[in-house]
Amino acid sequence: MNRRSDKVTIVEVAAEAGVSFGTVSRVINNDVHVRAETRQRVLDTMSRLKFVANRQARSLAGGKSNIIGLLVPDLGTGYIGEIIRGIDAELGESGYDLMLYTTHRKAAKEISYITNLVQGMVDGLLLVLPRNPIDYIELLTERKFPFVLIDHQGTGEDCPSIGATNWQGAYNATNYLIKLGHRRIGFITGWLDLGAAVDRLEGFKAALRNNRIPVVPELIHEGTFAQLDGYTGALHFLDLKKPPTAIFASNDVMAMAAMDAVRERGMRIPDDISIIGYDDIPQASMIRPALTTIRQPLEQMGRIAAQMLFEILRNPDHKHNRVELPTELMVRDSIAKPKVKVNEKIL
Amino acid sequence: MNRRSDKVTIVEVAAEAGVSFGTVSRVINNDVHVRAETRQRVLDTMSRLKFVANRQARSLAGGKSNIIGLLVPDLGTGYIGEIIRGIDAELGESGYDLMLYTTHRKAAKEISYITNLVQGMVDGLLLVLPRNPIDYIELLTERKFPFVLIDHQGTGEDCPSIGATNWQGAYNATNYLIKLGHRRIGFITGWLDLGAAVDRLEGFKAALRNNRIPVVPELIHEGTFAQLDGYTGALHFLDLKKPPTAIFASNDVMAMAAMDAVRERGMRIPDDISIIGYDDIPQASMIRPALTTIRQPLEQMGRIAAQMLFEILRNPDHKHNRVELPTELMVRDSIAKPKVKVNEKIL
DNA sequence: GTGAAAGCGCTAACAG
DNA sequence: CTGTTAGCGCTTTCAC
Repeated sequence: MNRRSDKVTIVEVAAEAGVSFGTVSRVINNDVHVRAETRQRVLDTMSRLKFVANRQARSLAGGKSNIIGLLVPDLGTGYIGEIIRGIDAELGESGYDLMLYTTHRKAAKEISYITNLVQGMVDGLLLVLPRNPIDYIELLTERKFPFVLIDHQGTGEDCPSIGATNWQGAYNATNYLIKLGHRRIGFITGWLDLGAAVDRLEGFKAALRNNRIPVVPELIHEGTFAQLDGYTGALHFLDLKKPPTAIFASNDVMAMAAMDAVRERGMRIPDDISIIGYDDIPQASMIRPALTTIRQPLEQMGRIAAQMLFEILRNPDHKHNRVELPTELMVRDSIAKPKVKVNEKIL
Repeated sequence: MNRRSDKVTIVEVAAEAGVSFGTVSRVINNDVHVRAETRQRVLDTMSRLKFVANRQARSLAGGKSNIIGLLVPDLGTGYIGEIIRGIDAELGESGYDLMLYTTHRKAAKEISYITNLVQGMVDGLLLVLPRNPIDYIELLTERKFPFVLIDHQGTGEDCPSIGATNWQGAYNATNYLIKLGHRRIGFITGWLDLGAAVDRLEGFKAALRNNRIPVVPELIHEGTFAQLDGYTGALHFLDLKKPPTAIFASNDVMAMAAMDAVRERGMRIPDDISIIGYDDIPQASMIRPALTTIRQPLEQMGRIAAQMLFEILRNPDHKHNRVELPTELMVRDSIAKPKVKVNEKIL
């Protein structure tokens, strides 16, 4: 509202309640130094006048905005939605509001947002899947600006971050495929500048090695977590002289695209080829065949990130390091035992 | 940052540039009354000092926040994500930031957010799929508070809103099914308190009537746009003495759930039964069989809503009414001609 | 063109 | 416990 006329301020409330506006301020801020009776009287006139404290003024005077900034790369997939749902749940009663910034994976945008935000707009920052945190984590840390990294391991130094056991998740999934009899598994990586993507790849390789299966380059397709990479990756594998019997995509979005590619070639899932994803986004269980995947507790990650941030906000000296949540293999319908050897010759 | 010490204000910039801080303010606000040379000098020192104007102070003094509020029911489905993507695209260069509020479909939360927001926190409001706008549209209108309704037709009065041609979309889709030979079509409605849901139902009925097909109550299942309704609705139809040959769900989420139900009964899509959705969320084309659906231009709706809001913000007297975007039938793989009559007896 | 001064609505000392 | 008094960083008159 620009019409100041119809805005009720603490001065009006004070006059109406017969106290000084300082007292009203105390009531607003739950200051103990107010007599119960006085407090009640102020509270009453506040609700009678439909008083709502002006956020900008509070933050200008008090030095904090009660807003937390949320930087996300995108909102396209359910992935981010799940995380936000978790954050939102924690936010509910906290009194903080959420400012949303989508970077569209532009590192430049990311930095410019952050430098601005840090200048007083928000009290803390939640960074989902940041692209180049190295560029500003130093800035943030040095200024003691509260922040939590979500699904990113930070820059080596310990900074508050939350993620899942990427290495272990990929390792388990690969092991599962191997136990089923798969020996040639095509792996589509995520964006390898992201630690999570590297960890998944390493978990995959480790499982192969532990089972004395050679790691062959032609079975590793470098992707970026984007849908298209799943598609082209799958086609690449299918065009191989000796195609894999299973495809392991580093996220569900790519796995689903791989499914499309496979089907376009007239092959069936999982009869002709098995496919496994990573994340367990909501769609994973909705598509047919339901996608076997590694579940990351995204909603929980959001929740915990918010909790961590609140804790830091409450106690700036509180030291938080990385939190890793366990992943879980969700066995569904996109995986089967590999076809018998005989067929290999035919292909 | 709570550490005021390391914040550079316009006072510092002024001192450094050798002008009064009023002049710096003019530069920031692109006031013409500044000599080009002076402006440049100020600009230079601003960037040298890495000055960033404090939003709260500007808004407190200037009476506007440069923030627009976005109220959404949820972030679960791609539906909202698409809309936000559109809003976000428009927001990009506008200088406005986005404050996100999720109501989780709680009308109470909706109202409390709005009353708060209207008190100066944001300059304008974008309301996606509001639940009970009638409760506050009056408040908003009377205060001349800028807002735009997205995917909601408002309350009869003309208020700025954007949506799609729901009636026509449902009509066309139904017609398409009928032309294919379907006579018994099960319709799962959306939440009928929403005009969009009613319009789709009416479009459906109108198409039946125009083709002299009776509208039978047992073929209309009342839902709420939630996933579960698609599931139970489909089961309800399947349990009918004479099940429909096609199911028309009022949104894609319910259509996908209906698919699950159908498959659990061991029936194939579209061979045994056809399914059509509404919205064309990203998943619709990703699932198998790809879902035939009515495309709502969600991203565009978001864009236009933002444009409308900016226009109102720029010129408060600008009168905007409802904008309706055309829908489009996306023919994919979940629809086929009905099975021959003979089978009907068997069921 | 530019400086000076008066707030915006509130928090946070500091008195009493 | 409560009133009073400075600002928070900026926009906006109003002078000159």
